[in-house]
Amino acid sequence: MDDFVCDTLTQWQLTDVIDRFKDEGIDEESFLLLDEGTISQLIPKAGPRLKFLKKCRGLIEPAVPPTSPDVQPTATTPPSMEDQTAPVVPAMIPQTLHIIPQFDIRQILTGSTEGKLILGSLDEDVIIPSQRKCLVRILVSHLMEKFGESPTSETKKALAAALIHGFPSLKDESDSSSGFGYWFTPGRNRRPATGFLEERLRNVRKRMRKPARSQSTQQTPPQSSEASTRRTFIPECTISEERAIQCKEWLKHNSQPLNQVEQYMQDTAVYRAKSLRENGWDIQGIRQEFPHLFTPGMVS
DNA sequence: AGCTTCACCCTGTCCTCTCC
DNA sequence: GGAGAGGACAGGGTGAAGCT
Repeated sequence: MDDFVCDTLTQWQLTDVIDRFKDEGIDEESFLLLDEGTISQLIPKAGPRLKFLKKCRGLIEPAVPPTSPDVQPTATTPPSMEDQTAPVVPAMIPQTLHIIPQFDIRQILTGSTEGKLILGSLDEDVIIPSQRKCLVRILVSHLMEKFGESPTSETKKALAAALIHGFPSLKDESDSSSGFGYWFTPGRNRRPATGFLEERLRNVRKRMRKPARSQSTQQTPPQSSEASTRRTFIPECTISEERAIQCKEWLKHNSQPLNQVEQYMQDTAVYRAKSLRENGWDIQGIRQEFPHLFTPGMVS
């Protein structure tokens, strides 16, 4: 374990868990990638875990300018140096925890028979090209199911990073910066993003839009068909509409406990997207229906 | 053998941001 | 405010591999 992790935990008065972090080989890089599931494993006791989560969440509040209506805080914009009140802890921690999604590759693969076979091969550090393609298909399918057909660059990066973090044998040794260049390389110097994941996404989008485009051009004016085909794909709700409405009503009247707010916001994400699209509310309407959408960290 | 699918590569366009 | 740079995406071409 490096000094960063030790110093941070000491400053947060969580010295009891330093050994646990040390045992699990948590260094600065993996510390910044911690998701709440991993935190639960590292800090099984509820008390220290809640304190840890509070410290992480607490840091996001000062990053949002309190009285500056002209300046809209963005999820990806780090606060300026003047805003950083905690010198030891970089302000990227809450963003990593709340804005950049986390992926459990093992869990994703366990969800299918083919995935389980690939998992076995990955555990033996041997993967053949056909398995690699199948792996990409499973991951991209998961990606599109959770984030639609055009996930953000950060989301794709997070997936690629989780992949090589979980299975170091898949690391791109020629890519010294991130290590996941084979899997996803963001666009640079007017070149488009590339990598197995990006290319698969592109091919899936092509296939999805091909029949829709040819059909719509026969039946509707060009402008409206263009507008409809360019709309972001919204996946099916994972919970019933009745349950989604229950969650929405609860969220309207409650702001604690925070983890339940987060859970309900996550559960109603698809329902929310469909409601916004169908109802066309203005900003006030959105605020009334989903007040927590404007709570820091909730957009993600 | 012919067809289909897919990875890989390329170009063009749109949009945002920064600089002057 | 305009120009330029850069990111992201769409669309298309090509060749290899798999399928019928």
